Order: sequence, then C-alpha cells, then structure tokens
Amino acid sequence: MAKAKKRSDCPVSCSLDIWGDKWSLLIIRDLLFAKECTYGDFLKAAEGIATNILAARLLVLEENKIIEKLAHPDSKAKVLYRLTRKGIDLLPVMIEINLWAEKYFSIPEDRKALLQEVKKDKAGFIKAMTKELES
Amino acid sequence: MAKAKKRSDCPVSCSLDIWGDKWSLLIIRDLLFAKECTYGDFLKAAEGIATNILAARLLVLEENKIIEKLAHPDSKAKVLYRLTRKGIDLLPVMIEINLWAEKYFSIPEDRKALLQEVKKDKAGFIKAMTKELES
DNA sequence: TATCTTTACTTGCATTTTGCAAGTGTAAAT
DNA sequence: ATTTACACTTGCAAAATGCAAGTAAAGATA
Repeated sequence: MAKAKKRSDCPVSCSLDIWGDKWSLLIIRDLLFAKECTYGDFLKAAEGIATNILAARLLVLEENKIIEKLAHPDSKAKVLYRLTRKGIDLLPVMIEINLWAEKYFSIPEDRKALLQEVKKDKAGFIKAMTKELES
Repeated sequence: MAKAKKRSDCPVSCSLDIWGDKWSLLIIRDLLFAKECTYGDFLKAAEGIATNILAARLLVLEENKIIEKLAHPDSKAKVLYRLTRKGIDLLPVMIEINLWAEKYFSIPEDRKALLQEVKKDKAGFIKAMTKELES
C-alpha cells in the first residue's frame, strides 16, 4: 500500500508520519485499554470509524510494527489485534495526552479515576501496565 | 472557519479533534523550541508545509487557544506567534513523543543531546522550560 | 516620491484522502 | 442447507491536501 515518505529526520515528524491522523491513536487507545481487540471491537468505539479507514490504519500500524495480528482462540473467522512492544511504548504519550486533555476539557468520570491512579505514581503505573500488556 | 465537531467525550479523541493531523504538532514543536515564530519561520521548517495549510492550522490552533498572535516589535508587517499556557502544557506530550521516537528511529544528534537533559530530570526540565516559555 | 521587496496570507485547481453505503468471501451457527 | 457473523473490499461523492500563483499592506531603497 502506501510507501512511507519521510518528511524529515525530526522525531516528531517521523512519529506523525506513522500515526499523525485523527484515527490511529484511537486504535492504539483501544488496544492499550482493552489489551486485545477484534476488527469489530474497533468499529464499536464511540467515534465511529469507517470500515475502510479502519482497514487502512490497521495496515499502516502493522507495517510499522506498532500492532500485530494474532489468531483468535475461539474462531478462525476472528482476528485478534494487539500492540507490539513498540506500540506498548506509546503508553507514556497516551498518558500525557490524557493528562493534558483532563486539564482543558471535561472528561468522563471513569477516565478521571484512572488518571488519579496515574498521578499517584506515574512511573509505577506505566511499568505495571506495560508488563500486563506484554504478557 | 471549521466548526469543531466533537466525535466523543474521550480525552484522546477531543485532543485529536484539535491537533490530530500531520502538521499541527510540528507547528507546536517549532514554538516550543523557538518560543516565538513568524509565519515565515514556520515555512522554513524542514518538512515544507504549504502556505494555505499553515494558515488553516494556525487559525484552528488560535481558535482553540493553543497559540496566540502578538505584534512583532520590529515591524507591523510581521506577526509573532507564541504558545498560550494551554499550548505550553503540551510539552510533556511532545517530550514523550520524542523519547518514543528516539527509541525506534535514528534521530539528529542535537535532539539526542537535548533528550539526555530530559532524562536526567524530566520534571525539572518541564518546569524550567515551561517557566521560560511563559515569560 | 516612486518602486521594489518583504511579509502574511488568499485563491484556483489538480490530486489525494476521507467517509458512507453496499458488496464479497470465509467461517461458524442453526 | 441456509442463515448469520466477521473481516474486510469496492465504488463513489465530499472534503482535505498540496502546489503555484496572486494580493494587500508595510518597510526598505533609489
């Protein structure tokens, strides 16, 4: 599919080349919070991603080793998506986005509760969650 | 211009509604590192943003109180852009993006040096840089 | 004082991406 | 044997992007 055109050597630019759009980080969010998702799970998210866009994003994320496909234990018709280590390592980025948004928007209570945990011990939270996601 | 359509209450989604594209965070990057930029300065960045896209992004960022326009002391023909507190508060996000990218891409030496400083004392770095940017 | 340049945009248009709706193929359930 | 579930693909209209050229105000230069 799309050949990745690198706009510059800047780390921010390189990152955005992969996941700099309105949907990719939402996919990663779902995987961080749910650990594993099927194609259908992503479609259920509140934002309502279109099926073709989802397929395109999943492909780019897979090509860039952010996510990987796994066989679903229950059925051959299902596919499990999960984060690679490279994808899991986006957790600190995801956390800071949440903390920023919490300061400037009103956000759901359950997310607020989670962020309370984060604020108590950020490094510990990241370590524990990373370990959980890797297993 | 564009009316902001909120896709969901998720903090990540709300954030991406504002700066979830390939260019906005590069503008914010330039402002974080240079403190103040003119329109022309943004155009000089290595990635080569188109003038109309730049104008559109600056407008959205201004509408969302991430940046503000200031009179340039040297000339009425110039405009200074700088980050608001809301924009400055994206520094932790920016830092984590850089740290992630450093782990998975090869990045310029000068940026690497800066990240060494960050890693020594992240909280201290953020505090100092925030203070500097606010002044 | 006239004109040339700089600066910050705007405009027109072709190309690309997005989004919606419908369709396809395989696997599982009835 | 037929229907349903699931993971996509396809076609097409609408929107966003990218490029090149243009505009208007301010400042510099002759």
